[in-house]
Amino acid sequence: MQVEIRDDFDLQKIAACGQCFRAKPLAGGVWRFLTGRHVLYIKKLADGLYDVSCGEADWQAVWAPYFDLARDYGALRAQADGGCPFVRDAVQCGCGLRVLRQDPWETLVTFIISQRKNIPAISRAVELLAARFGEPVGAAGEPVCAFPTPEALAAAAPEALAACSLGYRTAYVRDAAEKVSSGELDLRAIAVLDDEALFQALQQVRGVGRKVADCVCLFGYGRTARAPVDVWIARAIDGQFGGRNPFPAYGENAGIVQQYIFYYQKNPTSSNREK
DNA sequence: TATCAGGGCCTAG
DNA sequence: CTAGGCCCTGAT
Repeated sequence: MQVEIRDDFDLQKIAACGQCFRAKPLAGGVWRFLTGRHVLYIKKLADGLYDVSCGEADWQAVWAPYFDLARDYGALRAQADGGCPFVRDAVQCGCGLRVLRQDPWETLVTFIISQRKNIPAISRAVELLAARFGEPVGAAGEPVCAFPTPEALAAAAPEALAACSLGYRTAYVRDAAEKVSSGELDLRAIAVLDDEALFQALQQVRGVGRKVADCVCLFGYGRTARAPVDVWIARAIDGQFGGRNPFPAYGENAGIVQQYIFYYQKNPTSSNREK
């Protein structure tokens, strides 16, 4: 079916801005996205017009929330810079990206895996996990597996997990799988907590520190006041903000602005390529 | 081929 | 608070 999306929406940027690791361009301009057990094939037909592989019910229930379509990014961009030239350039550069609302479990594990890895390495590890422990969910002729359940990963042999390029993170993923599958950590229940309590609850898992917890808050629970500070954002703070973290001042939009700045740090436009 | 850094976290000091 | 180790990959 076809859907109309009038706000900022650039599939390339959405897939490339380091928040999801399984989005993939297929032949003919089609992009594949995955979340939970859901698969979406989406293709741009014209400005603001897209062909999607799902029906209306799934679009409304799963994918519109996933792409954060209820938020007006155009309006946010217009007001976000606060007179700061760097932020102004960043939101212009990243126009079209969206902060995805992903499955909390998948977000937790993928960001545990992300530590000390670059994006291609993260994607590789996550794909190996899905292929080895996930359920097939793809369309005919396009084999792909859902992200494994907590139960599947809890039952996995450590050696089999380690074979998915997890390295020292194997123990962390196992701890997450055990805590979640046993109910010791209830990812659904903690959704009612306030930002700080959620942030703390997530750090019960081994291998989850501030940065990973913030990523899960932002990308898995839609807590847009959280702004994860990774090496790229730290560089921006040092280089552009005199060492002072600018994100608290953005309040509920901090996480969105963080994504623009992150994208800009990694994809500087030619006129701003120094540093 | 060798080296380094990569969307950190844990532990010890 | 800071330094080092960690397991593996991708980039140079």
